[in-house]
Amino acid sequence: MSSGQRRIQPRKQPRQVRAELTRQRILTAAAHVFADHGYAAGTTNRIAERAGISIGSLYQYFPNKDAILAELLTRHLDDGTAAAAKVLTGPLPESIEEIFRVFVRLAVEAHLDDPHLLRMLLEQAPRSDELLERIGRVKRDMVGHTRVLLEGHPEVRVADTATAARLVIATVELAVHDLLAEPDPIDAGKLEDEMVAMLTRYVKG
Amino acid sequence: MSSGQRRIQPRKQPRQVRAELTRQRILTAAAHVFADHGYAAGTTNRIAERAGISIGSLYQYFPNKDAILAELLTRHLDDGTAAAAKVLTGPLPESIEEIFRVFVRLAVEAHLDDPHLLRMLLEQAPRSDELLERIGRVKRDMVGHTRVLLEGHPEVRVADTATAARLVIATVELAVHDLLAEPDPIDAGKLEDEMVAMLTRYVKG
DNA sequence: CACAATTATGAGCAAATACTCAGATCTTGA
DNA sequence: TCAAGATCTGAGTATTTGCTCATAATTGTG
Repeated sequence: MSSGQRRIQPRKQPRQVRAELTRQRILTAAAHVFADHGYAAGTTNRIAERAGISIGSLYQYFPNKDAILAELLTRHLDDGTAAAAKVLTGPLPESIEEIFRVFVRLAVEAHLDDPHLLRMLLEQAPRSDELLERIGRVKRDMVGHTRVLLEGHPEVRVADTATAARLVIATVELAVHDLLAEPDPIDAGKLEDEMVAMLTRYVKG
Repeated sequence: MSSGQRRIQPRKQPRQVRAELTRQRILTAAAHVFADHGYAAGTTNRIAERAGISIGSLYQYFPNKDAILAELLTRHLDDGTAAAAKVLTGPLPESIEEIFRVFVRLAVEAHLDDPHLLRMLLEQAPRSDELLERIGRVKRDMVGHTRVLLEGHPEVRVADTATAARLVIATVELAVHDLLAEPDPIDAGKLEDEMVAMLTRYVKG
């Protein structure tokens, strides 16, 4: 909408188990409803119905519809960054090819669950400045890490590492996402192999 | 969506010059309004207001809101395929690198006008089965042509041309689109150079 | 000019939907 | 056990918005 931003914070803190359970039911139902109907047609009443609760209960945990979307996206981003952080703490492979393979595999795995939900999340994110900011920060972090990696690796021969890093990140995220979400999805293994080959040959020059 | 599809055909044929003029004003206004507010918040009343006509006039040329979106997308697809067809009739360069450059440049040029409008078009297209089908056909054609190109070119050394073609098309379309639509857009020239380099090194093996 | 066809108008209707609130029901802790 | 707090309920409200239609204005034609 053209008007100002809406709050996104949860309305109350659950104090009983059933409350937390209800919260989870709402989120699960919302994920399904949004994936099936899209954001606009995924009405809050429909979400409540699918969750098996009343519409009033939904609004006890989420101040508005956008907040539900925000929570789902936050979850996904947190999962992704957590997985990436876990990989980064351990020792990375030597060759740039195997390093790329690790991260491409991460991206593939992150998208295999529910490509349609994920597509919807990213498409509808522009509804909130806060979410846009969050996505932007994650992206910038990824580009930054990639750039450092490219600059420090002996096999890498690209001149403009800043541009290269942006290209690599955009390519991995978007192509993986798109090719797995298509009606006739590409084979995940082949995608991984070809994507890794493309990136490796590119940066090796 | 769960409900049925709506018609998309125009309501009437303009018979006077002012009618055609009004039609164009509507489309131009819609492009701006959709780009600024998104599809959902881009109301038909707002479009009419921006076009400087009454809401009734709008509905004399478009049976419903989706039809306006469809017309805008159709225009873009037609422009794109026309540009591609024009290139394909003439003689292509010899080297695979220069061939890629031609098509990457086409993609970049197609996105330079209004990346935000284009993003909105492609995101909202799923509202119509007909549009989805149209987009899918264009995409399949592009993949098909690319595959033929890869199989027939002496410099190309990829084994699985089917997968490679899909990867190439997805990469060009999505990465170009994304990197040009970002708040801090990448330099178009650099993007072209790096993208061409990546694709060339990839298929040369 | 006269008349028909085309185009333009915009108040208002019908439907969809995000969200509220007053009260019912359940859970906890002493 | 029982009161206080937490949670749940769902009919109803307020608003938005796609779209209609009766009427007016404009244009083309003989």
